[in-house]
Amino acid sequence: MTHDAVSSRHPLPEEYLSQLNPSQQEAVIHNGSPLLILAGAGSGKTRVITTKIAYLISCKGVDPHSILAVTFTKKAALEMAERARFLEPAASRTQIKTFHSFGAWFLRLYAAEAGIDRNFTVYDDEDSMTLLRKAVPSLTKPEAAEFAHKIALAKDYCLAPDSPDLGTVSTHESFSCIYQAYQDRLRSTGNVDFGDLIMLPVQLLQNNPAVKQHMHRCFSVIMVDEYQDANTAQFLLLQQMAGPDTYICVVGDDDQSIYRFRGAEVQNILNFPRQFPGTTLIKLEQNYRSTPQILKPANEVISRNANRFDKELKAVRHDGEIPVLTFLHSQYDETSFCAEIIAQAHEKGVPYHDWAILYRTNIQSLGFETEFLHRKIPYTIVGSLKFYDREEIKDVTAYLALLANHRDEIAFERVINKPARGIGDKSRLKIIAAVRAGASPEQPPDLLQASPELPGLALPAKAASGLKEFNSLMKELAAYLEQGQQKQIPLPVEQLASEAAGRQSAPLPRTEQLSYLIQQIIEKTGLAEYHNAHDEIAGTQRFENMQELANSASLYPLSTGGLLDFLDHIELDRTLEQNESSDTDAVTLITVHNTKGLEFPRVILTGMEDGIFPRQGKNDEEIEEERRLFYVGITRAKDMLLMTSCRTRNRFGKTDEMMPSPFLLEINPGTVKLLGEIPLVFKRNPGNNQTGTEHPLASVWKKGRKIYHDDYGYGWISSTQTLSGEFTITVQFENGLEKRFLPEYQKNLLTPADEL
DNA sequence: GACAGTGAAATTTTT
DNA sequence: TTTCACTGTC
Repeated sequence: MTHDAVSSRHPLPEEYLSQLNPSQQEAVIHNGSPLLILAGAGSGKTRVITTKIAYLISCKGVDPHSILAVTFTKKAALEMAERARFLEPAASRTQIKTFHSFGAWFLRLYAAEAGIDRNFTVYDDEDSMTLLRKAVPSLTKPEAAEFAHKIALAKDYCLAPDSPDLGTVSTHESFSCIYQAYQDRLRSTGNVDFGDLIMLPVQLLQNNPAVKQHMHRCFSVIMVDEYQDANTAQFLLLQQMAGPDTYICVVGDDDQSIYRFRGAEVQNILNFPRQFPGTTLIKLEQNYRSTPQILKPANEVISRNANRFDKELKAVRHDGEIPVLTFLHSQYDETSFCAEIIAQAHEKGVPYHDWAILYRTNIQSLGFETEFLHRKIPYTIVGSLKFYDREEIKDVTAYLALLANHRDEIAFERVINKPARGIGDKSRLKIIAAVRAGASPEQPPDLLQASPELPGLALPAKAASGLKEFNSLMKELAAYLEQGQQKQIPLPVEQLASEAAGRQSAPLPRTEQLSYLIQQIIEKTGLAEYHNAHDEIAGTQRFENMQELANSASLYPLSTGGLLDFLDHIELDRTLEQNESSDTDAVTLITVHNTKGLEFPRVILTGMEDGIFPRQGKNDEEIEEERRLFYVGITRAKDMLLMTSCRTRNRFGKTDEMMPSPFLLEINPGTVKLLGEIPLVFKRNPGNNQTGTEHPLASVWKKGRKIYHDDYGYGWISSTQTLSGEFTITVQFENGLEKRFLPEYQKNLLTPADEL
């Protein structure tokens, strides 16, 4: 249910303004100079942005169409739109988009100027890698993965293949050539990758004054949420979009910057006042979400970071329960501990949806799924369900992508022989070569025109008949699309109006839904039988998954426009729409990254072990980012926080001994309650009032302890020392060598079983 | 060109 | 432990 249903109760501006604290009000009312709002976790950031949108429209007379609000996730965009609409109905005409969907919209508007196909689709990482291997066949798979990642990173920094700064991304001598080859191949498909969605608009705005002017006229207000996670390309996009009269307002929290690996630059938010002269800075430090007991460890932990704006969250709420930390023997104990706590609380009336299980890596969700299924505890996994990455789903979407853009080589390769039509590797390459040979700048390659009659194409009889079959199949499918009228790509104003109108219109007749086309694809291509057969052998549910994909397209019209919207939706919002109706009472399983912007009454932060969280092999700067991630995790909790740490964890079928996460040592004793058996490393020296206590590792690696090292054999610890904060041990080996080791090398040191 | 058998790699985090 | 890519045979 949306808030529109109660539109008669939209609050008046003086009502919603009076609910804000002074800093929040100041942020809402501020106008003119650029504005940076530093909004701590739980400080009512979304409320400020949505109120600001409403205020600009109803009190400042700003045209809602000329307000652009940008977020990072679709979920955040939807929430923002809904809340703004609740405060001010006219806000439904505001452009609230993710960075990437804005880029996609922009590029469709200026496809010709950007040199891409107007019907482009977006290649995901897997497609990009496939394309790279086409462009540079000599690359092995891991090499291709590495370079594809570097290319994506280069685009995050808005660096072209010939950029002099490319060395900051990769110093490999051929990187520039490889990047260029990839780029050429990508342009020949007419499609774009994720990075292009930001980088191409930046380049177009930089080089085309007419486009830039048009954008400046279009938007008088630009707001960016979660600015701490903007990368360089996104910063440049904002800079280009900002005209002399544009009001710029960014909101973020440097302590919650957690996407460095994706090119996010904390410097963007730290440098904002310099990049936009005259900036007003407003800090929101009042935390309305969590109890003081939860904020205490959060503040303790984050204060260890050096590179940050100085600030501290202040609790508004009354006292609650002290957070709990528990050490468990194995990951199995961890899952059953969580299940048990949740089940017990449920018996006392705590709903399942009060709970969220947080973990560092997706793989950790597996154990919880197994346990919860077994115990019949309902759960939902947020994000990364990887629904759209499934083989059968990618098969169907490849057919769709090819129908949208006839130049899509990657989609063509995927489906030409799936299900099998007797067209093997050699024939496939021949067909593509023939199509490319027949293309010219005026006549771009059209893979739907691929037929055995193409000049210079000599195929074995089997492949030729297969291609003929494929050719007529695609013609038949394309005909369905033809029936739907070509939807024009409208200007922002028209599009928003039509979108708003579209939402309220009656459901489409079945044969006018995009679902109908997908249904036809599943049946007529033979994917139905193909995957049905697999289902019977492997007990999977690929056929149902394809049906689900078809169903999810029922709101899209059967037209090229509808198809493009649908494919954008798939590529730009990978989180499957889950029925968030309040009648589904379920525990949330979620990665810490995915919790950004979310809150839960009860949070369990799991896998608090060294090597897992923080992940191993992190340098100092990366440790700071991991620490911010830990901070994000803690600050999601409203009423109750639990942390679990396991002594052993199974990886690759082996059982590894784990150490507690060093982050746990950064929380002062007394800030958390320890539950159950406490490992040696966590015991402070009893009766010894030396405040610093010994290094936590010292109780495990004691003098005299016998050890075994992979390279040096048996030995014993002759002394231990803490050198500039690093705990080290000196080992006397039986072969006479004496070696000193840093903690990170201690994983090579195995203690013989009899010692344990 | 399709399939079965073998060996190595796999786990960040996401738009 | 599981999964995926590669190799060799039919």
